[in-house]
Order: sequence, then structure tokens, then C-alpha cells
Amino acid sequence: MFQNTTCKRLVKLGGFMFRDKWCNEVNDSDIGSFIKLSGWVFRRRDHGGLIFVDLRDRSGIVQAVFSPEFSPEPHELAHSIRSEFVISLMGEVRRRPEGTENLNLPTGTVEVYVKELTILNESSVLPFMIEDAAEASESLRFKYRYLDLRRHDLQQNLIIRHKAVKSARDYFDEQGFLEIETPMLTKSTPEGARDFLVPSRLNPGYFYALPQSPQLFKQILMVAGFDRYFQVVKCFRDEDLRADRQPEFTQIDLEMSFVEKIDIITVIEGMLQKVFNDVLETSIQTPFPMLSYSESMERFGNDKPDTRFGLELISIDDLVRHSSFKVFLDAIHSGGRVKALNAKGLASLSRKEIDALTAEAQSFGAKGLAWIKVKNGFESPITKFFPNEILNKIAERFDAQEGDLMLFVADKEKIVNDVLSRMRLELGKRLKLIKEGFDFLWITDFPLLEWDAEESRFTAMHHPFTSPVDDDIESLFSAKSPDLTNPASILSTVRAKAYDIVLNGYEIGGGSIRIHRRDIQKKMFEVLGISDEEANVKFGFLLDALQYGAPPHGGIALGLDRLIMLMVGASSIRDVIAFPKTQKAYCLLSGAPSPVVPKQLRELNIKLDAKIL
RNA sequence: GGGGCGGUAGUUCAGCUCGGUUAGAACGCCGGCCUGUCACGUCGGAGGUCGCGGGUUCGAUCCCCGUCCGCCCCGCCA
Repeated sequence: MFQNTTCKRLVKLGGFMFRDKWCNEVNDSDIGSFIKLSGWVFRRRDHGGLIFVDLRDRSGIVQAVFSPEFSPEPHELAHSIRSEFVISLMGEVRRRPEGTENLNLPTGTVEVYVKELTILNESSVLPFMIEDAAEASESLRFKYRYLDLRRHDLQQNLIIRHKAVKSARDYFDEQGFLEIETPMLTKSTPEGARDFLVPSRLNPGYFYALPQSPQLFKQILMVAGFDRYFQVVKCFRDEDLRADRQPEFTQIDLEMSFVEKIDIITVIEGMLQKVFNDVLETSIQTPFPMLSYSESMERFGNDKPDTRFGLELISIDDLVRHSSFKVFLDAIHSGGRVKALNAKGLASLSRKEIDALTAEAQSFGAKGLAWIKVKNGFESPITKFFPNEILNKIAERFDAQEGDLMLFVADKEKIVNDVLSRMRLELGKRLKLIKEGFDFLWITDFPLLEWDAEESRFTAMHHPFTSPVDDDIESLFSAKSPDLTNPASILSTVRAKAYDIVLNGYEIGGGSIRIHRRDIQKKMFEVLGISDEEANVKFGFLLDALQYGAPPHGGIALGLDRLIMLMVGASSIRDVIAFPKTQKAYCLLSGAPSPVVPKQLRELNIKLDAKIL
């Protein structure tokens, strides 16, 4: 399970000054021979006479025995060693006496009788224990990340990350992709996330931006004819953090020429299949299911559904019309929706528990939560507004059995979907419906544009370089200036050649076929309210490139951190990143960000606002 | 910008409702004993700015206000 190829190389080189093998490699074939080992003292069991030390390196653990009869000097010295001392030893590998084997250790049939012991370095008493089982707060773990990273679980996570990246690189290489680096010091772009800025000393008052993604460069590589590009690349977005969001994160980024959506999808499915097979020895079924954006919204209430369980949203818009329940009728009459969930078996919930659910729904934005228990008929404060016939039809549509609890939300469509999708997840967890495994799916046919009510304009749902579907190009071009400021205009109907890949309810990647025609790209900027002048200043180099024989092209980027998080079963990407930042984007290990000396600021022509000094 | 939870021994936590004697436990740490342990055992011991500042009070870990830090979430994240 550990890096055997590397271990072999270590042995092949004839060992080193400090060791012949890694700890976990010591086995029956070494019995009778003397070997050198080095590592950390994991645990010491001092019996006064015999002393046992578990010697640890990244490969694992082997038991060292200090016996006064075998060798008095190291035995004496071993009294003084403590947890996490770095030691080097030479000794004889022996089979453990019968009955003392440790079946929990791969090296549990042997032990090393120590002839010579060197303490290479001592360790202060640790702020927390290295054992996986010993819990330590995350802030302490981050401050002493080098200790945290000595833990087996975290080491495994990073080993799996390494293996996954290696597997992906091998795959892309086999498929004819070239890994090409793109600049980290690049240009700020108006759309999208907030940029991290880097002041330019040589160009006073000017700034680079760290890339949010290599988007424009990889498109230009396509124009340059590289045809198949990929990169494992750091990206930066200066937005607030979450368990699955860090300000710097890694993408597996790719772009291909002469492709349509299905080509990209096939390539990614092949890659994931190989990676899961190589790294987890798990076979995943392809092709992945595909769901349109609108169907996903209708059935799950969001565009990244966790499809490991059902509990789908059910629309009762049509049935509600026959009721006299004002809350539902008002929602429908003002263009909203009434949708619901069947919480199987939850009719046993008390009024208080239902109130708690209601409060939860309200915290997600609902005005309230209506409910009907199926319990000796229908039990609910709202049954009186519904004819019996309609109640039965509702129950039928829900496949409601005795003991079920139906939960309803009526509001604007966006709120209904938002609230119910969150309730669905919450109930899925509570009812333990979520099965183990990896459920991939594609979400396709996204709208090209999204209405931004605050700015009264359309913004790109994916990004401004995403191609509309061929059938909708005409609609895009037909849009005149009043359509640009009307959320219900023809622009809202234009679909994009965009696709997201979802795993277990997490968006792990997204991409699109790009616009390769200059006229469409210019039109796209126009509908986004980006003037010709601004487009030229911000993206002129792309527009220029598009007029010199740009091939049709498209690509995708996968969020490596999220993918690995899901592969190792972690609950935060912080557990698959060697040096993560806190929610305030602070590095507790290094202390970044930090103030700089005035000279540095002067060189950069930067003056700080008096109120922060 | 907003909502929620947390901060007490080196660590993980209890104590806080209902303010009052010496602030406890486990693990870790230190010392003694221990030759087959592997979360060794056993006997003994040390260890506290109750995050920080202010207020109320005769008296604050406990109540109030502010603030800092960490986590979860909303907004934000093309």
C-alpha cells in the first residue's frame, strides 16, 4: 500500500548512511541480518528491563527492542529517549517469540534487536499527540502543521493526492495532451471572482492579477495549434472561504481543439475511471448519467444534486389550484411554485420537532413550511383547505404510506427550489438515506446568461467565452438593446454549450465549448454590457487571436482538492491540502498575510489608508 | 456584511442554569518500580492569565457589553 516503487529504489541504491530500508519494509526475509534504520520514536514501552520502541517513518512502523543482555549501551541510552526523538539504529532482525506477534502491523512478525543507537535529534514535549485518534483543534493543527502532517491519515491523504495526480498526468500523456504552464502574473478581468492583485514595481500604479483560472491562455494555446492541453495548476479567487473553498486551490485544467461536448465528457470519464482504478482500485461505471439543468432544478432543486439517494422534489402546482389554501394559491397566482418532499416515516415527529424543521426551512429563506402527516388518514392544520379527493391525489403522487410526513414549500420558484434542496439533503442525512459510493453525473444545457437583479443586467452563467448552442445563436444575435435590460427577454432562453460534473452533491468540475468566432464573442460582450472599448482593453488579445484562424475548441477544469476530498472521505478540503488557510485566509503556520516594511511599499508606490495604520 | 457554535491544565473536555470554600476528569508530562510490551502496567507528583478589555456586584470562569481568534452557514464564489 505504500510507495513500493520508491522503496525499491532506496534499496537498489544500496541504502544510505542512515538506513538500509524503510521501517515498513522490514520483513521475514531480513531475519538474521543486521540493518540500519532511522526515523521517529512513535511510542516507547519501557519495562525497566526490556524497552520497546515503535520506530516510525512515512512507510509505517517497526518494533525495536532494547535488551540489556543483547547490548547494554543502547539499552541505557533508550531510557532517555522520548516521543518524536529522531533516532538512527543498527540491529539484528529477529523473528518475534511465538505469541508476541502483532497482527495489526505489517512488520508484526519481526523486531529489531538494537546493537547501536544514535539520537539524531531530541523533541520538545508535543503540543498534541501524533496518533490519528488523538483529537486536536484545527487551529493548533495548522500552527504545528509539520506535526499534524506526521499523522498517518493526513499522510495517506497526500499520498492519494499524489497518486491521483500522477495517474491523471499519465492518462493525459497517453491521450496526446501536453502539459503547458501558463502565467501566474497575469491580467485582472472584470467578470467573475475578486482578483488577488500583485503590484508592479516596474510599472508604477499597475497591477498583475493572480489567475482565477488559465482560461484565456488555454484558449490561445488552441489558437496556436497545440490541440490538446492540460495543466495541474493553482488558481486564486479572493472570496470568502468554506469547507470546500480555499483562496488558492488546484485545478486539473484541460482544453481541446476540434471537439464537441461529448468529446470532453468522454475524455474526463476515461480519466476518472483510470484515476479511481489506479488509486482506489474502484471501478466506476461510465458513461455517467446526464441531466439537463432544468430537470435537475425541477427534481432536486439545485444544479449539483447528490444522487446517492432519492427523496426527489415533487410539484403539486396543478393540484393546489383546487384547494382553498391561500398561501399556496397566492404563490401560484404570483408566478411561484408549490413543491414538496415526502419525509418517509417521519409522521412520528412531534409538533416541536416539526417546528424545528420549519425554523430550519425559514433559515434557508422560506416563509414557512406546511406539512401533512399520513397517520390514520391525514393529520395536518391545512387539510381543511383541501377536498378529500385532492388530498388523495397528493398522497398518490407522493407515494405516501402510513407513517410518512409530507413537507410543502410555496414561494417564488428560486426560493422553493433552494429551500427544498437543502431540506432534502438535511432529511437525507437524518433518515440515513445516503449510501456509500461515488455517484457521478453531468449537468448540461445550462442557460447561457443569468439575470443580475442588483446590476440590472445579464451576466455569464459560466463565463463570457462560453458558446451558445447552435440553435440559439440566432436568438442571441436578435437581442436588441431593450432585451439587455429585460430579465424575461429572449436572452433568458439562450442555452449554453456548458457542462458541470457533479460527484456526491459536490460540483467537482465545469467546462464548456468556447466561442471561436470573433463576431459571436463580440456579441456576447455586447449583451453582457461590456463596451467595445472595455472588451478591447480587457480581452483584446483574445479577440485578436480569434481572427487568425481559431479552431473550434472547448475544455473543462476539475477541482482537484474537492475530488481528493471525496476520494478519501474527508469533510473539508483542508484535509487534502498540505498547508491550508483558515476561514480568514490566514496561514497559522507562516503567519501570512503580514505587514511589510515601508521600503517595500515605497518601491511599489503604495500608500496605506490612514485608518488601517 | 450577516446568522450560529466554540475558546477553562500541554491536549480533549466537564464546571457556567441558580455568581461564593482548594476550578475537576482523561490523556500527555515528570519521578520511582517493572524482561514480552505494542493505547504496556503500576505507585507517586507537577501543571491554570478560565482568549482579551471593560461593566454590574461585597465578590465574576459563571451575568452584561465590546473585542480577538477558530469552525459551520448565508451573501459572495463567471
